[in-house]
Amino acid sequence: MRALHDIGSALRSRGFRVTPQRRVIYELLEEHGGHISADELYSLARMRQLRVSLSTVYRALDLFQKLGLVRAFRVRDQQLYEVTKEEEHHHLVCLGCGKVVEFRCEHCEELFKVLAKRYDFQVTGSRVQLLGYCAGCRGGDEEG
Amino acid sequence: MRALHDIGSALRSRGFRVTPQRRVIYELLEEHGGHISADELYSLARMRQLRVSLSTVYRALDLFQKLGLVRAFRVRDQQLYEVTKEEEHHHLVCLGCGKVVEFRCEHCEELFKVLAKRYDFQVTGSRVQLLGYCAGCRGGDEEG
DNA sequence: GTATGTGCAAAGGTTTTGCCCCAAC
DNA sequence: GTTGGGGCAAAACCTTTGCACATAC
Repeated sequence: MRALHDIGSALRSRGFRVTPQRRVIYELLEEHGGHISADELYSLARMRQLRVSLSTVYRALDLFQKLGLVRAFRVRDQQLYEVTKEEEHHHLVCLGCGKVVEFRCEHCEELFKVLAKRYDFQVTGSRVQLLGYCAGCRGGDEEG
Repeated sequence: MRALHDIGSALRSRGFRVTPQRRVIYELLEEHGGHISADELYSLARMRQLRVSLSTVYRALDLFQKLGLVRAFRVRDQQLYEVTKEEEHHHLVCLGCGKVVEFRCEHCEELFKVLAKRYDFQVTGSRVQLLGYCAGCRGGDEEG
């Protein structure tokens, strides 16, 4: 696993305090690899003996998003969070098991530039979800 | 404008009753061209003198979705609804005024097939949102 | 006439807020 | 010591549900 980002200095440098709650919530986001809900973060944090409340989880997620450290997205009526990655990426979502797989797609980004021009939109970001079934959830049952 | 779909027979043929509420809600969805919330539908329906409740709006939207007549999608923390179109399409979302513009993109669909193969996913649907600023919301202010 | 559909109000789940205490600086 | 951040409980928000009545068939 890659070294964790230094959430401490990211906060301090912008005048925010570094608390155990914020530290653990961010660590969990990184360790989980993303695609985790506020409630799951809350449970995992408590399993780690952290004294924390659900509202603190939401407040931390909010702060992290404002600082650009975390990104929220919605999958199947669930709000999920992931640490912001350098490169834009998108999601494959399995409608069977709910698994979310990231993928990168340079062609998509090129395509979006063309579309931006065509529709006279200044495109600042994109969200792509491909919905379907992963290999495991298809197993021997190939109809949709 | 294209002739409205016959929501009456769509319902009746499947054993559901045709009520004024369902009729008006569907009409509003068609007239609005999509991208409308449950609450807006409710307000518009009441402006038309229809006696209706918000729960009926939700129940109708639910039924229409189950019948494949309507599709839900989420834009900027808002749940929006649109009548199902023949061809798959995606959305440009203006972060300034909230406007949602539809676009079609054959290249996207081709690309998604390639990605499906690469990641061993059976893709049954896709959701694409390009976020940015429309011409009106940029006007004279080109920085992001 | 019967069963589905409706309005209303209450409940449900998720997210936000107020307030007072605590701890990071 | 200050003041930003936290826990807790309550509120807010959107959506769903239960129930008795209405109405499409």
